[in-house]
Amino acid sequence: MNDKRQDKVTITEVAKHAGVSTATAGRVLGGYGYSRQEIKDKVRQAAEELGYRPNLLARGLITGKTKTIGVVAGDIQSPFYASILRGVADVTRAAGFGILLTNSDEQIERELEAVQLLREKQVDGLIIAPSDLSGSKHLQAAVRDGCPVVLIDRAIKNLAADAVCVDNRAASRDCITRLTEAGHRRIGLIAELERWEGGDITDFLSAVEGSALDSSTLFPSWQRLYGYIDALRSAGLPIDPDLIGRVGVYSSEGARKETQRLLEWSERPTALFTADGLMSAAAMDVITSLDLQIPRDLSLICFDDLDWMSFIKPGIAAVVQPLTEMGEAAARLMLSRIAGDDSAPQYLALQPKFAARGSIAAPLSS
Amino acid sequence: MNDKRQDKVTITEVAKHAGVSTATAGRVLGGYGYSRQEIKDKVRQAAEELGYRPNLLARGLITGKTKTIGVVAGDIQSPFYASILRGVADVTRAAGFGILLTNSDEQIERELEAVQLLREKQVDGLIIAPSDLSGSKHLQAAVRDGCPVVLIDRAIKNLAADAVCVDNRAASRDCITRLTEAGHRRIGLIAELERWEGGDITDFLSAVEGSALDSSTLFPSWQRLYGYIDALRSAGLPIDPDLIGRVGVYSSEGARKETQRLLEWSERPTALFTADGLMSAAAMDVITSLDLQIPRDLSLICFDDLDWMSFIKPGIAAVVQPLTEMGEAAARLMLSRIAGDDSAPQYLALQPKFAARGSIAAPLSS
DNA sequence: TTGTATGCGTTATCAT
DNA sequence: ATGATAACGCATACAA
Repeated sequence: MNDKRQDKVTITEVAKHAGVSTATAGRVLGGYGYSRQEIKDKVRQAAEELGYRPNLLARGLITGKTKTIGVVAGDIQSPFYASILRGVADVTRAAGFGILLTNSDEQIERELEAVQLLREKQVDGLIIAPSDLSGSKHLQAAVRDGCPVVLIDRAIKNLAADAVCVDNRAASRDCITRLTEAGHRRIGLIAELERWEGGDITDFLSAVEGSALDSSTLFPSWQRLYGYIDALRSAGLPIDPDLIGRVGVYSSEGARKETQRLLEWSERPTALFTADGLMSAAAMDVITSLDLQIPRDLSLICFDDLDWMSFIKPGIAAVVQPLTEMGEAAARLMLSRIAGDDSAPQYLALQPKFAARGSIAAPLSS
Repeated sequence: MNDKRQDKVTITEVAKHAGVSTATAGRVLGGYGYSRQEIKDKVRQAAEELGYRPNLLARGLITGKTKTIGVVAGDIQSPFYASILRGVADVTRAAGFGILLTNSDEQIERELEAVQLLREKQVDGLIIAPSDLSGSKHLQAAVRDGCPVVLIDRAIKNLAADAVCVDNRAASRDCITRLTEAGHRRIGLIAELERWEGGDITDFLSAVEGSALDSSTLFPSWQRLYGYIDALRSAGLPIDPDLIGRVGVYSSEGARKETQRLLEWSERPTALFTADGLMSAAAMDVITSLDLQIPRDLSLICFDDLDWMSFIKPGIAAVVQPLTEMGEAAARLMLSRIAGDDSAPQYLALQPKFAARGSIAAPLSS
């Protein structure tokens, strides 16, 4: 009852027990260096008997590798990050790596703390959904120090790091085009659209007009707005800023308010496009409480496929992001960087699938 | 461009730069021991200038504490574990701890590997949703070695570890009672009910009859079945084994099949109780595809509150598990164990809330 | 209050 | 192929 301390079985004890040096014991147990089969057996048996367990801290201290990668997610509670993390975990686990997880809640201060902690814990690399797409001295520092960084879901302008994203602009454009082709001329958008360094929606519209905008380093919801604009322009339709529901924060309440504004409007849109899962759930809530029939009264397409979209009333058409695949791709990139690959940073833009369902119809008036 | 190695700034360099010994530098940077303000400033400035970052591996190696806790979840992709993990992460982060995450997919072999890896990485404690409630030598070993273990969602018979669970039996009994009080006499159950060491459903029914069954060390779905039986017995209703949809595995497909069996039956139940989120989604899928109206054709109560249950048709009544709170409680228990609390193991049974919604009505025939 | 010396458990560098 | 011994970066007992 007194020996409930740590497992004090060290490699020295095993060596003593097996009658060899610690160096030899280390070689067979650690799987480096050479040794006779006879010795191997003896050492392994001693280790077994004593219940030896390697101390990965000590190993990491000397090798400089921890076989651990740090992950900074926005909020692991959201299906979005949960799925990505699952992909990361599967690939890293298969390679014998552990993952050290933190949530940033999309706040840069939290991200800074997280990255600092992870780096102090000597992770071999950082997979991160960055909260800020401009400054990020901490990520620059990581890259400079040789700590591999893989960005997820969004890219940073001048950072020499891999990024695994989704082609938000194209996917969004595709959705809106489906709606215009169905005959819709007034299509509402509900999107987060929190911060854009260039200003407000009007500024964004002009910037897009001037086409001097790199969509790959925008936050996803802005990329989706970009695709919305693309599609309307291709269809020769005007862009009514009042149809753009800018929620401004990532909140259900805000999304509900914006949806209400659009749908209770006398000139309400005949179709709606929601730019992410949270917005979709909030919008759906408003739609059912207003007793609007989909697709008779309103066509609907959602970005992100939530489970209820397949079994609710007529089915809700959705953009299916390859989330687990994103995580897997990010992890694979990370592993190859850790393995020494120092080729140019890769920007991976995965293509989402489209789940066509019964929520799209021609507008009533037409 | 050649110095892209690790951050080789060690405490020795800082000490040299500040003109003090490594011990002194360590004292001010590590925040232990005493030192003059003048020295402190000098050391801190040197650290700042050199961009010093403590190596937590080295610290952990000597202190025996890593300020990291290992978490073994079933599947982080499920909302259930994602929410719990969020709670764990919040509490541990506030205390300066990191979390090392693994998925077991509820497989004991995976769990074994995970626990081994985590312990080799010298985590200060283990928060785990155990895949096996009987043997678990690995957890016994952890406890014996003084590595705190906190169980989550289910408890293990003879393990001296804390456990944070939910009172599944009571919550389930409460749901079924609501249905019987609404006039239902034939209530279907859709549940995983994978393994029970005592045998099959019939054996379970006899065991419950004999009341020689400790419900706290059953898997949740069996506890929920227990509550189902409790409620029917209290109401003086017979228990028809054919109404118990034992899916046997944790799969949507299986759940759909069982739901279909129940609902396409000539003597189909007038009410349904689904025992977890996956079962609920699958059941809902079948219900809509059979075009059954809730609550006219069927009353429904679900264990676990998914987002669509609040905005779908009439609203689906649900048991709301305090998931984040479970994670927080588990983390708090863990922190106090790590801090040295060696009082008797605690079994925490949190009470879920009930979200009353429009999915309950009197049966048509009555 | 500060410095010296030693050790944490492992891998790495030499000899042999 | 094996063994002594020196690192790794930090904390800590003890001396000063």
